[in-house]
Amino acid sequence: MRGELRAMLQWREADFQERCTYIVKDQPCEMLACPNFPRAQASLPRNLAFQCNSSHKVVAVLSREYIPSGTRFGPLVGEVYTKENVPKNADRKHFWRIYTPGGELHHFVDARDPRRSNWMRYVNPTPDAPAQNLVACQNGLEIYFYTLKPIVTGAELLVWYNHEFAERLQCPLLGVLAEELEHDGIRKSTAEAPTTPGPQPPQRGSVANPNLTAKLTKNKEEEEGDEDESVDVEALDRGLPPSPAGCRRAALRGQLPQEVKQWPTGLSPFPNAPGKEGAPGKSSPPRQRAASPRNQPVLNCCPYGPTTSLCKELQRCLSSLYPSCPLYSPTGHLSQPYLYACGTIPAHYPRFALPPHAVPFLPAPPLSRVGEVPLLGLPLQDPQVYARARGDGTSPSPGLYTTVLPHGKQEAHELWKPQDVLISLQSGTFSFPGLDYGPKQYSSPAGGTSYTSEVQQQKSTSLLAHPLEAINLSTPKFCPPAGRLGTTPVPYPLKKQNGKIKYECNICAKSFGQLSNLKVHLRVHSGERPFQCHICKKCFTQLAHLQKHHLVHTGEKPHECLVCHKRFSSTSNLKTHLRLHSGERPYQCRLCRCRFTQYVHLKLHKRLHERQRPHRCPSCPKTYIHPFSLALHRRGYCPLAPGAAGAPAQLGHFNAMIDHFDFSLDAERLEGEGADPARAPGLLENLILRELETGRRGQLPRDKGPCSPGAHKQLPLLPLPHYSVSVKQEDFPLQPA
DNA sequence: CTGGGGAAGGGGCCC
DNA sequence: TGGGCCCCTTCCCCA
Ligand SMILES: [Zn+2]
Ligand SMILES: [Zn+2]
Ligand SMILES: [Zn+2]
Ligand SMILES: [Zn+2]
Repeated sequence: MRGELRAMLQWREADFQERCTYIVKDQPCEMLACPNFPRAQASLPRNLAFQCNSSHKVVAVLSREYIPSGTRFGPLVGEVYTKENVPKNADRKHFWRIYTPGGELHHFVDARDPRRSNWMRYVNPTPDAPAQNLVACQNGLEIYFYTLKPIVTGAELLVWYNHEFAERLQCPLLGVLAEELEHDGIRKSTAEAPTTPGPQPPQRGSVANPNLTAKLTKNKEEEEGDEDESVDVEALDRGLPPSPAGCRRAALRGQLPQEVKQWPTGLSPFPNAPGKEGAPGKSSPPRQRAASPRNQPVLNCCPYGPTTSLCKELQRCLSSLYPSCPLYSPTGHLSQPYLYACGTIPAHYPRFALPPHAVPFLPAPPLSRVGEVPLLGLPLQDPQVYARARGDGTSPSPGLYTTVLPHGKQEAHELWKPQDVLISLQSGTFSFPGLDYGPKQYSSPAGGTSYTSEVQQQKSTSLLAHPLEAINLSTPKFCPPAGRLGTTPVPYPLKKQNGKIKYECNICAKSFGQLSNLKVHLRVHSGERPFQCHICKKCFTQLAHLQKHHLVHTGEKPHECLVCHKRFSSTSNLKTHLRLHSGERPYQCRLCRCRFTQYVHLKLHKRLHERQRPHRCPSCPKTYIHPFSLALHRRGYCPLAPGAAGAPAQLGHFNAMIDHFDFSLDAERLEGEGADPARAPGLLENLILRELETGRRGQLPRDKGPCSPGAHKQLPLLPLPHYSVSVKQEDFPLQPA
């Protein structure tokens, strides 16, 4: 993980664009007809939340959800000024500079006005390397924030510049990158400049730099309406060393690292940056003054807080936008000061129902093919099937663009409306920036619907917005790093594992030897099901599955049992069936030695034992008949509890021995004798350790004796079976002797 | 209720 | 690269 982070930190901006897995778009603000709800707040994606201070000002942006690495937010929205038309006295704290590929200033984006900017203005910068989880990049002529690492639920989004970005701004490399580069002894020549305190080198006759640094120099509480700190942008414009005012302030606060404290405030234009915001007549043009946060209606920070008219209005707007999204209830689950863009985070928020290995993101709503616009803001008609409109305005052909999300995840869908556009970029059938997969033709020989997916090179919206400034991604400035395959950039994290190239899923970290396998795998996360049965409309992730499925309609059963001539639709099912003839029962209950032909039967059987085990480990699924067994298990042998001692394999073995003892007559005797609860676990531990030392491990009979509830009581106490450790061992088919 | 058998879906590996 | 194949899992039904 660490290595990956370091690698990502050295990515160029174009790499983020090309390699990102998910795109999280803003809430479509056009849909929100709440005039008093500023865009900066209304645009917040639903997997994020605002944190407010006591005066209801937004002070941070938090994650409502696990957000995987490689997720893109943005673009930053703000008012656009060119060098020529930038208001003379503009408040530049929220300015962002957009450069041409040649390094010339192209324009400014001013995110100062919450009505004309988006939520990204509220993301705080961080000088704290380990805390940084976002990196700001300019792609095309837009600013995006990419996740550098997974962001856990409730964590604050903290951003710093990509190193290329920092280079352009001639701004100190801060955050993780600086640390990593320092650590590596790597230092890009151009990025080298100002890591040391002191006056900044003159800027190329450019205008003030909107930077993250300024924001660092001040408490958020001071932010809005604070007039006493001014940034000498004109000095910067003239290439003069920046005013040290902000540095002093930072030093006084004593919270920032040395370098940061001494950074010039001029190099810091960030949303929440300190400054003249809301200072009427001083620096803001009248038009902006009207939009000053000071004049904004105060939004209730907690959805359940005082029911202001604005709050009601917001509720109305949001609930009309999300019919299934509950209105803010007066008694929510959440404590203040969270402001959620929509509804509550219900206790049953689907993610929490998923096992840790499950899709960290709820299934992406309709995936966007190039040239297509996701249906934004439209309530779902059918939670199973999303039909999507095509960007060219033609109505979708029903057989063509239908994406079905994974089974059993309908509940999740209802919370992720299409507005939460998480667009998978990596599936071959979908758009991928900088990659041209060419038209694809899928046809199902099994009779499924064939369809064509036209995939074109995604055009950066920024490029479209600025045709005159078209940035050719192939220009050196945006070249992907060397070491990729061929000339086409590979959008997947590559890893070398003992000499072999591995393609790693950046959602679940599973790695694949072949890119095509990873692409197929990614459908697990994206929910993409490109193969549809034309008879029942069911969709599948793989053609082979559709083909197999098609047999249910034809009734064809290609696989015959040569013993009884029964026929089966699949080889697996035949194989299971053959066990009936061979007598093979690979799944054995470790406790009662009962054996089964199918795993599911063993599992059901084990539930019977579970019922006899009231002592449940709070950290892992283990249950015990006797309290001392649980006590011992929890004394450092639970693999999921903190403080587990030993390798997983060792723990597994030890736990197997606890299991065995727990199930033995000796354990029953021990409990029947009223064993001292304080001493029994220690006794048991010693017993097991002695066993381990002497290595006296015999083989338990693996016969298929009767499996009666009391059968295990006749089992030999110790020695234990020579199971090779893994707890899951008993679930694996035993090799036929 | 429990054991047992089959149908079908889904993921991953390999050629 | 993707189709074929294998394995695993879940669901359902029945005795
Ligand atoms: Zn994955
Ligand atoms: Zn069908
Ligand atoms: Zn047979
Ligand atoms: Zn058993």
